[in-house]
Amino acid sequence: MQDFDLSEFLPYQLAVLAERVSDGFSTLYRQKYGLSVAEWRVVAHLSQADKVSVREIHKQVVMEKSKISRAASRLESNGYVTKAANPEDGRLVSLRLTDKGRAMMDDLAPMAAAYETSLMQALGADGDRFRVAVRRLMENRD
Amino acid sequence: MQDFDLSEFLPYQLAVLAERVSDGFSTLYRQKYGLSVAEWRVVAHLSQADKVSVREIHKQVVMEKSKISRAASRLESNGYVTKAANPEDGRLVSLRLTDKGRAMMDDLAPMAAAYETSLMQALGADGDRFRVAVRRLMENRD
DNA sequence: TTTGTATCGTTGCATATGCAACGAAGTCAA
DNA sequence: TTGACTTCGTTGCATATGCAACGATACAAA
Repeated sequence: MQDFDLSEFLPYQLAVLAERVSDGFSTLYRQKYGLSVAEWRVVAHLSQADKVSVREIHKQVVMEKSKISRAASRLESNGYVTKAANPEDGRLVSLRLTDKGRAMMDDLAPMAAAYETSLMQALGADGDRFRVAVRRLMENRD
Repeated sequence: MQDFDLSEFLPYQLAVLAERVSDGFSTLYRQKYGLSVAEWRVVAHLSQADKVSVREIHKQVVMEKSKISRAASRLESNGYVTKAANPEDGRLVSLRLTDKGRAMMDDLAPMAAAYETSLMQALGADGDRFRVAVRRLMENRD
């Protein structure tokens, strides 16, 4: 018989950890603004760059383009972003935050930072090394 | 305007990392045995303990019980596990690996170990500290 | 026993997901 | 200009998901 211990298997542990860490913050923006994780990622990315196409987000953020498209549509329905045809290239859609969307990000960004700080505090002195390791593993799996 | 950088947000990074790391191995057992992640987790747990109920798995493995139930049904259809009523408590279902299921785990367990080793090699000398940090964060989010 | 309550696994249902295929728009060469 | 090919975003569809509700069983109090 095997002596395989799922609870000690790193891929499993990482999946559980990522889910818990994500839930800890997503519960916040879901309850306060009704955002899904995909919608959160889109508005978070839009807060950095004005007038972004779905393709741009797809390149920067790890999500299916259909998922981004649907998230953007929901965000538009709820008044957080606008969608407009790009005059230079009719295939592209220019997404941008509305005032309402910007106000939401002004509220959420500090909360996100605080949440991340609480994570780092839980890690203590090893926090920086942990982040380096995360980055190294991610690049290793490209 | 915000200076929020999604790509540097730890919950996002962990989600992406967990997905990549999981995919790296799940591609293997999916192609070779047609298993989903949920099914893999169930057989992996069954390889440790004989005659396990859905409830037991639900307590040990972080998954919805409906997800476990459906994974177990698929595994039964494919001949990897058997389901039987528990004679002591009619509410419980006893899951156990078939010979076919055991043979599969005998094949997959070394592959899982090898995959984990490759992850640890990517982390180098910081591997152990990384695993400690993962554990600490998980306990912190209970 | 009967009655009330809790637990276990399954299922119905609404929603979410990934993937392929599509139409629209752009590009480039003949 | 035409035609072949590529890119972009959306959508159709089959499947997966989470959640609540259910039936069946167990248990304990009256």
